[in-house]
Amino acid sequence: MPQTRKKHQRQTPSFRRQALIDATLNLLAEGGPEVATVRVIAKKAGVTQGLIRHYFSTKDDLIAAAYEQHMTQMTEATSAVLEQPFCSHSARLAGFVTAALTPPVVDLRNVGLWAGFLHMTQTDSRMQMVHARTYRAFRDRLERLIVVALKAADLPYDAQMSRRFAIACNGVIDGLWLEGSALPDGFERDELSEIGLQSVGAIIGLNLNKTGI
Amino acid sequence: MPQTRKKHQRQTPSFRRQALIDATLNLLAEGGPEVATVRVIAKKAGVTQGLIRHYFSTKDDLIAAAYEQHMTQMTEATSAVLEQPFCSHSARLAGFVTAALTPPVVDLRNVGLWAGFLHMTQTDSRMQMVHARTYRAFRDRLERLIVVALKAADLPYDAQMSRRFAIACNGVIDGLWLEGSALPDGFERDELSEIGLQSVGAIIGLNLNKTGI
DNA sequence: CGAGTTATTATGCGTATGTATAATATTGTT
DNA sequence: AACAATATTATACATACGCATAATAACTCG
Repeated sequence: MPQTRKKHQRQTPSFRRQALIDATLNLLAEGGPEVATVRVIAKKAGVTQGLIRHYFSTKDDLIAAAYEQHMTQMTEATSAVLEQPFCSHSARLAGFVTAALTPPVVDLRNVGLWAGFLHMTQTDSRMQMVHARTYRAFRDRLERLIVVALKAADLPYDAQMSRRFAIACNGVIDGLWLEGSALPDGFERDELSEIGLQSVGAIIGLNLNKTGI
Repeated sequence: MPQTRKKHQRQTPSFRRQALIDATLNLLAEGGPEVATVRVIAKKAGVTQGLIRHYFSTKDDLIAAAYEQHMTQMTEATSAVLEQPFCSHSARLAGFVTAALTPPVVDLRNVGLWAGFLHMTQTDSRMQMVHARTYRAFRDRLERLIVVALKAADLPYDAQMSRRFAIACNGVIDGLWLEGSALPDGFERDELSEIGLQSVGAIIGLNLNKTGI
């Protein structure tokens, strides 16, 4: 008998690569590293497991690619607001904070990914570099926004101050992001970003709420 | 020939249970769930893998026990300061914040554990209960400390305010804890707790630094 | 010192994992 | 319509996993 072999369509390499990366990220977010096996990833991507090795030389390669893409998307999601040119400096800072504390950045999925990747970033040197790079990029951007906002408000500042402000504000944002993502029903709509604006404002001594823009 | 069998000492059940739990926590913290297999756990605990099933009916049982112990220890580490009776209300709050932002609470190991347990707390109902309980306990304690400190300083407050203050302060603490633990060399000694005190103080409108006690 | 208790080791089982390789289907080109 | 290229499937393999059970060593108590 003619052994029944699975029908399939030929797809472009980029399409299949993307499907595999998406499947990896979804599984990693939902179930963690234990669940993200090559067989399950392939099934979720709608292919057989052999195809993974056709596009990625090893599983770690696939995971590294997925991490790179995830971090890039997160960075873009928070930084998109900075492209708007016609607004005050404090409004830009406020928009940055708000973006970091509202969906799609605030998302249970992202926390799951963060947790799933953590140990890899501590072990795998390649991931360590991506991690350090994206973390510092975020904090430095925050510090620049803070400095500009302080200067525009004629408030005094120095290097140590702005560094500490950035660390503290980054801490608030990270913590609120964590809480809001992990407990999506624990906060009312916009409550999280409002708390974030108020806290960041209080830390650097500047009113960032809507009324103050 | 007499097959050489491993020499061993008989230990009390509690000793071996503790050794297995410790090994589990250490492995989970360092390498995540993937590394914490029964064989590796047993090896790190200095026993053979069969013994795990003698003390825990299943691997999930062992992990649940480890989680329970870890959360209990974390709670105790931050709450020990509350036992000191002779200090002002704001000093108690400051001590609580400081304890949460200094070792042993601030520790890369704890972040690793937090990440390793995350997916389990979302899946396993038993862990979910432990998680929700300990999280709310921490935040509620923080809220009570804030309310008492505000009242002692003759500052006005209401339910919504104190709730928001607690969420925000918890966010700062969580975020700074995260940063300080993940980047242990990124901050000078006491810098983290100072930033935390300043930020929490700024959020609730109260000076918590040493000079203000 | 001998018998009973049980802590501990050793071994086996079925399955799942990551990787490698061969077989085959799909598509573009002439 | 035949052919070449390669995307895709199918299968195999060595190892690792969680769990089960039997064998044995270590300690307690008479």
